[in-house]
Amino acid sequence: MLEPDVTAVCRISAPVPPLTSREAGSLAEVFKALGDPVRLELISMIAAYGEPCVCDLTKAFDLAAPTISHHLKVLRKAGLIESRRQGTWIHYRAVPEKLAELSILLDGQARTAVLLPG
Amino acid sequence: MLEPDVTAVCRISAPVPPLTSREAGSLAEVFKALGDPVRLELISMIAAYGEPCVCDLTKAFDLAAPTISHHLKVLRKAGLIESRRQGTWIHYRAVPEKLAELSILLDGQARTAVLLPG
DNA sequence: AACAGAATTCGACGTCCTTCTATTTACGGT
DNA sequence: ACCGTAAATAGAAGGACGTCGAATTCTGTT
Repeated sequence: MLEPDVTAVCRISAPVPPLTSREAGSLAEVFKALGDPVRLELISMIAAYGEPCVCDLTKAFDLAAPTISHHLKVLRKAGLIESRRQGTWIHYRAVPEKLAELSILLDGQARTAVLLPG
Repeated sequence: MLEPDVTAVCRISAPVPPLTSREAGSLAEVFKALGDPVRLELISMIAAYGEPCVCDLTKAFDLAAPTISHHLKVLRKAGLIESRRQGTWIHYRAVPEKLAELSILLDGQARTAVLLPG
């Protein structure tokens, strides 16, 4: 039987400096990739299902196959997902490190905002 | 003298279901708001400076005042910032709860992705 | 009451983005 | 070797977005 994977992460508050325009530029690419309903649903399905193939994902939407392919490409270029070929099918999986990186960044901004203004 | 504000948050892993298309729709609005370099720099400045006025923010960019005003409006409609009038000036502040909400969501997706695919 | 400054709204222009159809590439089975 | 399927690429049409100048609203001051 499997024990539940109990992973815990704890952080303490610390103010974060504002982003440089260079940082903002590359970060915006990632958030822009998440800024579409189809892509958000895609990445959440990929994260939840593990490693679905494109055909599974395409079936879940009322969109043409090239459209899904385009959205997957955007997510992949943003570093949010990776692809693996298995025979005829191509399977996609999420990149947890990238998602965690964004989570930590937003967490830092939230804590900084709560710390300073009073 | 001020004691440092030591706030700690701990979470354990738990798989998260995929987003519904309704959830994805409203979430995409928020991520779309973050998906622009100017807006990202704006919100990070607001979070870092506490409660700057629009004039301070405008001075930090090489953009016309209406452009900054437009970006602030997008961030405000997404629930990421709020405004407060103080005499002639209007001050903006970040909404930490909204930023934390996004952080937790991405964290859940990251943990779900790391849990399932093997 | 009139004015000056801060900020938003309005209207327009150029660009990027989403979506599609048609075509192309790549793998497996017959 | 050929055909069928999976997926990506190319190209095009339509709408959305970022940016600006001009005009508007609101506040405090003279």
